[in-house]
Amino acid sequence: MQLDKIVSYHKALADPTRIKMLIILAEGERNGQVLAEKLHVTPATITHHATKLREASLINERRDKNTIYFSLNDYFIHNNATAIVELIYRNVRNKREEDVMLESHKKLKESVINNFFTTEGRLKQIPAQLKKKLIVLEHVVSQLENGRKYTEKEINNFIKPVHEDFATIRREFIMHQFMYRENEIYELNPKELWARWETL
Amino acid sequence: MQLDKIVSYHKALADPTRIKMLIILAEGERNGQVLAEKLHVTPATITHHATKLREASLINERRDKNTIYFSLNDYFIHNNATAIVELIYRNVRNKREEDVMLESHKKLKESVINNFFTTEGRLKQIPAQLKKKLIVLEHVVSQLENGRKYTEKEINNFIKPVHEDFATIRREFIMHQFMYRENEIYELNPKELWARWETL
DNA sequence: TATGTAATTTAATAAGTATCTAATTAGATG
DNA sequence: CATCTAATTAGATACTTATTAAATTACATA
Repeated sequence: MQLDKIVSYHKALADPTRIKMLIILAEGERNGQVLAEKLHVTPATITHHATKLREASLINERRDKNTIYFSLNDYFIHNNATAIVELIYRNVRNKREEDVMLESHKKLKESVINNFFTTEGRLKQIPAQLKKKLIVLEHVVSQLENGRKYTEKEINNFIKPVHEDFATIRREFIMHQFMYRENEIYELNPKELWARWETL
Repeated sequence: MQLDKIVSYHKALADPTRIKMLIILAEGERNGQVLAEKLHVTPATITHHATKLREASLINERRDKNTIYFSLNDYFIHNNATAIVELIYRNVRNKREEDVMLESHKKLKESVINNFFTTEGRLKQIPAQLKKKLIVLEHVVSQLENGRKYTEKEINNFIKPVHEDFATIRREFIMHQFMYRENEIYELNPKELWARWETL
């Protein structure tokens, strides 16, 4: 659950001293002593706030001799800002999409899954018909975690309980854009890229 | 200072229960009892959180008989999310713009201000040449407060110590888009609208 | 090695907050 | 009016957090 991450991002920004730190750092990197002086607090307080900001990935640091220079992590500042909006509306968006899915498509999907899987969730056989095969693949691949990186071994172990021919299934995942592979690491593609059986 | 507003926005979102409330409300309006049950907390706790969310303008409410229905304030949810980024980078952006101003422009501006104003800041005469006049007007108008509303009398009193012909200066402010007037109330225009002497 | 500087850790304090129970308010309805 | 329901308030408790002074660590350098 990334809820924790979003909460800690907003906690990090829920304090005026920390926001002022960020405003100062927008001008360029600054060390602890300087920040302490500008904000009229002790260096210990800066350390405290820097820890929170670091945990939320809002700042970077660089050491030069005794001195540690803090700077903004622009990437995360920009990206996390809208993450909350995504989180709030995501579920409802998925539901709306589901509503849009035609009754007939729902029925077909249901029947394919019922017919090709055992009650224990094992795939009896890989459908020959493309449309049905895609339904089956999507059903299986959906049980993988979004954004997580998998080794090939992990993918194999994930597929094995579903179907003995894990190599074929794994290959089909890639072929139909459900996943992508980079240096032996597998990851789910965003759903928009998945092959669409609804249009066949 | 709108820092407080931004802090309270992030405080509002710095709690998992409140985020879950918002996620539920994204599906549609809900009353306190229902939220309490879904989140496994008491109605008193919902009241507490609703207060925080209301203070940050993240929710609206509607009363029907005994029941109060909460709903999302989509507008503020979307707008506040990026406000923090604006705040952090605003100052630095203004500074960078200044850096971009050409050396020759800086020199001209300096010399016009030096030549047309007394050391006490009084305008010796209104320049005839448009470019120089704009530099002078910009210099004077910049001392007004951004976002503040002024009566005509206030504007006159502001200009008087600078130049006796306050009516002309005031008219020029409007003419060159430094300010706008609505029902006798004057306000600064955003800088993007100001007449640009740099391009003449 | 001794000394100095920047940062962190620790321990203490004060303030803030999430949650609950119990009491209270506000409104609706029989 | 008596009663019911939903919401709020008040008071209590436990937890978190912002801040500081003092002690400690990590480096650098004379």
